Amino acid sequence: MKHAGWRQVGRRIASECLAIRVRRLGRVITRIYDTALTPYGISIAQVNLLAAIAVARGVRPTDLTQVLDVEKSTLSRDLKRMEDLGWVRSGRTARGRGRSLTLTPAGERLLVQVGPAWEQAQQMASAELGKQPFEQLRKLLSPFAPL
Amino acid sequence: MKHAGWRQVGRRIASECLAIRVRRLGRVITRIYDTALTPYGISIAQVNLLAAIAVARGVRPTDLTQVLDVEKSTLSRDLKRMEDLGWVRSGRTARGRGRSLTLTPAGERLLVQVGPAWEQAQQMASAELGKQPFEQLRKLLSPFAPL
DNA sequence: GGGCGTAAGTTGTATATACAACCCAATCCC
DNA sequence: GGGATTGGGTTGTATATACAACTTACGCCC
Repeated sequence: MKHAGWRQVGRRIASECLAIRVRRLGRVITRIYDTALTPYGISIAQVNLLAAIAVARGVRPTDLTQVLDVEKSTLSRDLKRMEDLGWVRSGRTARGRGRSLTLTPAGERLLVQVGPAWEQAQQMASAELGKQPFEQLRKLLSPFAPL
Repeated sequence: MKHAGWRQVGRRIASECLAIRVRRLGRVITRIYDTALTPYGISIAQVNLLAAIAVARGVRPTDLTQVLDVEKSTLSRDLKRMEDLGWVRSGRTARGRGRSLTLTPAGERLLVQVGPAWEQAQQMASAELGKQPFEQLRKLLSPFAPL
């Protein structure tokens, strides 16, 4: 066939690209959670880290990059901010290389406090997407849960 | 029941949060497409804009914020970059407020050129997620296609 | 036990993203 | 027509994200 013109290419990409859909979904969902979390001065990205560290106490940053699929430089700065905020602390690992991360008491308290807002955001997302799609999506994306 | 401790809250969030899954998926998918597009010096986010403008010639930025669920300030700067790169041009709207966006010839050419790399990325994403999940996901997210 | 290789982390730079505050010009309304 | 309203856009500031380059310190191996 003749090589496609820009109009065709544009239509095809706009109508079929997975990345574009996923990224838009991300913006919409992120907004919902961040808005719900505003009163606590924390973002869903930060709640993510807080929860991950809570679950796997003593993890090293490098382990988190695997579990979360985040670039190490990104994580480095995100953790820096959260240490500065006093939510996370890092010490030496028992054995081997790298630092070991734990929540501070303030971090633990904060995690408990944001629980209800997170639940509410989860509800709002469900309402936004529709109950069925929400659950289908959650199911489909279970390989991406950090647990 | 007693109020949950931080361990419980952490586990619950880590294991059930939709936002966390969606955001991680976004990172993984974005990386796949951006890597495939590297040779062309363009990101999937920019391809998104290019395609959207190609499809809806003469759109105003404000219209795109609706279609793409992007904040207007974000879009403002993204478009600025693309205008500076010579891919997009903006003129006055026929009637009413706002600017009207079109691709430059270079932008049109680029869109055609990246077509195959995009197809390849779409394939890679399918391989990464599995054929079935890929299609289920695409289907489920069709409300988020900008078309 | 000293040198080397490599894993872990940080730093430089750039984009994508958002919110808040602001600016400007088109429209509306009397 | 002219002042008020408001829609559309930009700018200030901050976070999240990535890649590349660099640093450092652990651990291995002979």
